[in-house]
Amino acid sequence: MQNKSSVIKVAVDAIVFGYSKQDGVSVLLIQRKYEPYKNSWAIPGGFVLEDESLEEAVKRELAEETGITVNYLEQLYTFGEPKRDPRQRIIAVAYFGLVKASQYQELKASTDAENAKWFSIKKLPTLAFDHKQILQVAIERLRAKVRYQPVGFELLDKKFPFSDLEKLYTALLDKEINRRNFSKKILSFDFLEETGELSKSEGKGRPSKMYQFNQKRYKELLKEGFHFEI
Amino acid sequence: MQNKSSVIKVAVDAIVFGYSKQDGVSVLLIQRKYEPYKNSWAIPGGFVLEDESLEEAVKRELAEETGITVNYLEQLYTFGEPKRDPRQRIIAVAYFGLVKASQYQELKASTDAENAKWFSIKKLPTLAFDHKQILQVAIERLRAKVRYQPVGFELLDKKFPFSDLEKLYTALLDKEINRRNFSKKILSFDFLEETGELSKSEGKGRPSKMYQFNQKRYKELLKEGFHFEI
DNA sequence: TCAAAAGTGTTTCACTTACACCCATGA
DNA sequence: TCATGGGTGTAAGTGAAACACTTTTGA
Repeated sequence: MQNKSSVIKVAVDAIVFGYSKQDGVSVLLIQRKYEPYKNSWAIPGGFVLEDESLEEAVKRELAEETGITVNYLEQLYTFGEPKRDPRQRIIAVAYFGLVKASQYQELKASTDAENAKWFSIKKLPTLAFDHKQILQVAIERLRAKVRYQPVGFELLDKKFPFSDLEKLYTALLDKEINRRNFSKKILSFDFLEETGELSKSEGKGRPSKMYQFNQKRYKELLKEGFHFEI
Repeated sequence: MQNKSSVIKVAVDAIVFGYSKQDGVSVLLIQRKYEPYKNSWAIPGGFVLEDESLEEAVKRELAEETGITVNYLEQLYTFGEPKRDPRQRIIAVAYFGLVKASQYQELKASTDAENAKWFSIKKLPTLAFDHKQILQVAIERLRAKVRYQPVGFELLDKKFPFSDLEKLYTALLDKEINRRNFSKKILSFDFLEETGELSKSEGKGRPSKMYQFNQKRYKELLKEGFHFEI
């Protein structure tokens, strides 16, 4: 057993996505305060402490650096090329997170996380280290995942009009969706429930029914062998 | 930035699957020579050296410990719970590998890797550390992957009779497959080609045509937006 | 000539796709 | 009353599932 390996450091990174109708799908970035890549934008993250799990480390770093709490988190990929950090060998375990629309709004308003900002994934700044590549992997994961797992709801508010879901999917899949067939398919899954409320109209058109995702029902369906697929 | 993190060590593990008609799907394990868990069976792996990539580390460890070369390798998951190793904090980046039937046979014959052995995933021994859990994740990945990516061919010989593919899928998915519909579906994908040869009959029944997977054709199909799915 | 395993044709059924129309609201 | 966006019915097309039959081999 070699002892050289102890020079390698372990960090976690968090690629957090949010969504709003105005900006589409956005990712949370922070501006670096120190060299290298001082002032560049980067994915939030930091070193893992000796007695915390990887997931705890991600949540802690996110809270410290951006004040945000995710409501969905999963491991994405581990990046470990020898030269990815110019200073020393660092292995980054990247995580993939989603926040609800309410959290998205909060960060925009908050002043204490002044160096954290949402960027539309269509207008990304230059990123530090290999973070562009990492973000790319995360975006692909999001696009793939949204097709076979109901993660879209994690990006919307608890209650949402059906058209919001449709807009989200249009933004993520980057293609037109037939409204009729989309609603038929999603509703046939039988894990969305009407809240009874109507959206307060924001301008023109008929107000829409509000829906919410029934997590419990979804879990039941999974047990019965149900498979989500768009 | 804390410096405690440097105490964490980085290892790679390799969960390698093989297949034979007799034993079904098997996984490659090694018997530990030292404490802790001396003489227990474990997933092959070891520490990452300072100037090699994670993937290089996996291949090196596999060669050293078992003499095997995989022909498919992808990152599986990173396990980093603080107490997973009783001695110290070790983060394990687990990889998932597949070997062709020929490699499978070779290990069985070889004497120099005397502490490496294939175990049918239906008859697993007690494993060291959290390796049981890691293996479980790998098996789930294999089962899921075989449904949406043509990885099954990586477990068979270059040329194989169609029925071998069917048997492999039956073993992996653990349910009966309708021969007619299965062959219709796979052949309609148009990435299998007949070699013209016939299987030398092993006993009764009609000899079958031999097929081989056309990787190039598959790549082309992918570009055209093709999506494999069983 | 019989059993075993490979190879194939066709109907049925369900689901997706496409299209057209109606409803509720604000201006 | 008209423009806008939400909500729904249904016919046509496509592909999966089920089933039955033929072919080729060894014993």
